[in-house]
Amino acid sequence: MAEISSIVTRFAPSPTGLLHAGNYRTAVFAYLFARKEGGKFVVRIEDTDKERSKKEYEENILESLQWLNLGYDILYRQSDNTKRHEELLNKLIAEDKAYVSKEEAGEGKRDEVIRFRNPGQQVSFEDMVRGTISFDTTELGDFVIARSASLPVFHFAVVVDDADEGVTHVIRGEDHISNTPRQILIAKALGFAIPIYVHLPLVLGGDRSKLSKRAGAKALTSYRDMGYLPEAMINYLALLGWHPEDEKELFTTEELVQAFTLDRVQKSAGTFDETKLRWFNREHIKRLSDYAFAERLEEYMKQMGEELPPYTATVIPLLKERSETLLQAMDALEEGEFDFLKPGFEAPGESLLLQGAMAEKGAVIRHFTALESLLGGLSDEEFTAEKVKETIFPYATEAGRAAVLWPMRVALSGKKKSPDPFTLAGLMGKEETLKRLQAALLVLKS
RNA sequence: GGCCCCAUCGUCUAACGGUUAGGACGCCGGCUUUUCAAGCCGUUAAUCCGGGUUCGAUUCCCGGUGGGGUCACCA
Repeated sequence: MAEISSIVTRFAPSPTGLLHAGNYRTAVFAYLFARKEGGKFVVRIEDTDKERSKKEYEENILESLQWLNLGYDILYRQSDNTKRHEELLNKLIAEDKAYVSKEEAGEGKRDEVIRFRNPGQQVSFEDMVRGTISFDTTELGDFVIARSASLPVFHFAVVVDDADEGVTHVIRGEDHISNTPRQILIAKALGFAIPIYVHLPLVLGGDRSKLSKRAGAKALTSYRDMGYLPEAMINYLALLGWHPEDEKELFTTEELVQAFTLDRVQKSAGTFDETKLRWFNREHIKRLSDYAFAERLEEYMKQMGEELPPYTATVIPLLKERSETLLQAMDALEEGEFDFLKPGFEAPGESLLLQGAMAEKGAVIRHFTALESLLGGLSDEEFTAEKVKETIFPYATEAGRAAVLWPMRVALSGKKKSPDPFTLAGLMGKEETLKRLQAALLVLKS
C-alpha cells in the first residue's frame, strides 16, 4: 500500500470547559502541518475525568472545529479506550514496572493507586521548536499513573492513545514540556516508539500570563457570535507564533497549508491581540464578493435571530466596505445607518439641510434647481456615481463645493453622516434622486 | 522555592556574523470628491544588562536580570 505520508497529528482537548483561542491555535498548527505533509489530523476528546467532563463542552469543541472548518480524519474519545488502558496497566504491573501502592486516603483520594516504578534516569528529547531538552526524572519519584486499573491518569492515557492512534507528531502547548519526560518514561516501559514533540509557544492574555478562562479569555465560539469570519480567525491564529518566509500576511486557509512549516514556528510566547484580529477580519471581509458577503451576513443574522431587511441588497457594497465584523454590519442595519433606501423616506428639515452648507438658504435653492436640470439631462442608464460626479462637479467647484455637496448629500440621505452624494445618487437612481431633491426644495421654499 | 522554557518597536514579527535593524497592527499627522467609513501617503517607536569569541555581533558562548510555564489520585 503506497501511503502518501505516515504523519499523524492530533488535537486532544478535554471537554471540561469552553476552549479559547489559544487552545484552537494549537489545533490550527496541528491541522496545517498534517495537511501540508499529506498526513492525518486526529481529534481526541480527553474525557477520562468523568466528574468534570461535560457533553456540552464536547459539543462546543466540535462546533468550533466545524466553524473554523478544520476537518479531522478521525474522532476518538479517550473513554472508549478504557479496556486497552486497563490491559496495559495490568501488563506494567505484571512486569513490575508499576505497582499498586497503599496510600493515605484523604479527601477525594483513594487508599490505593497505581504508581510507576521510576527507573530514575536522565531523559532528554529533541523538541522540533526548541531543540534538546533534558530533565532529571529522579525528582519525579514513583508518580501515579492510574487511580485504579480502570481509571488511568492523563499521562498514561495520552501515551497509550497516541501510540495506538499512530500519532507521529505531538503538537501541543509549551505548558506540556514538563509533562514530557514522564510520558517518555511510560512509553519506554510500554515499548512504544517515542513521538516527535513540538511544543508551541504559549498564547498570552493581556496580563502576559497564559490565556485562560480565569484571566477572562473568551470562548472561541463567542468570536463567531461577535461576527468574526472563521478564515480571518485562522489567519490571525496562524500568524501568532508562526511566520512565512516572505512578508505576506493575508492568507486563505489553503494558502496557509501550502506555506506552513514547523521550522518557522516562534519560540517565545505571544499576546492575543483582538485589535489585530479585527484588522484581519476586515481584510477578509473586503475580499469577499458582494454576493458572498450578503450570504454570510444573512446566515449570521439568522443565527442571531434576525432577518436581512428587504432593501439591503443595494446597500451591500457600502456595508461591506464599512464593516469590521458581521455584528457591526448587522448593527448598522438595525440602527438605520444605511436605511436611506428604505421605503417611506422623508425629506430632512431645513436646519439639517443647511447645517454644513456654508451658504444661505437662497443660494442652496438655486444650487438644487441647477442640480435638477443638470441631472435631468442624464439618462437612467448613465446615472452612475461616476457620471453623476462628472456632471455635477464643475458646477459645484464653481459655486462652492460645501454649499452644493453638503445639502445635496443630506437631501439624499436625510442624515448628518452618510456616504458621499455621488455614491448615493448612483445607488438610488435618477428618479429617486430627483424626487428627493425636489422634496428638499419644497422644504426650503416653504 | 526546585525544575524547565523564553527574551527585537506598545503588540505580532523579519534578520540564519557585515542591513540606514525590515514589515504588519495600533497610535499620531496629512491627502482626497470640505460629513462618516474606506483608501493613499507619512511620522513616532525596538535588539534586557554585563562579560567574552570575532576584523565585525540582534545573531555564537557564559553569567546576571526579567518574564512565563510546571511542580495533582486535572487534563
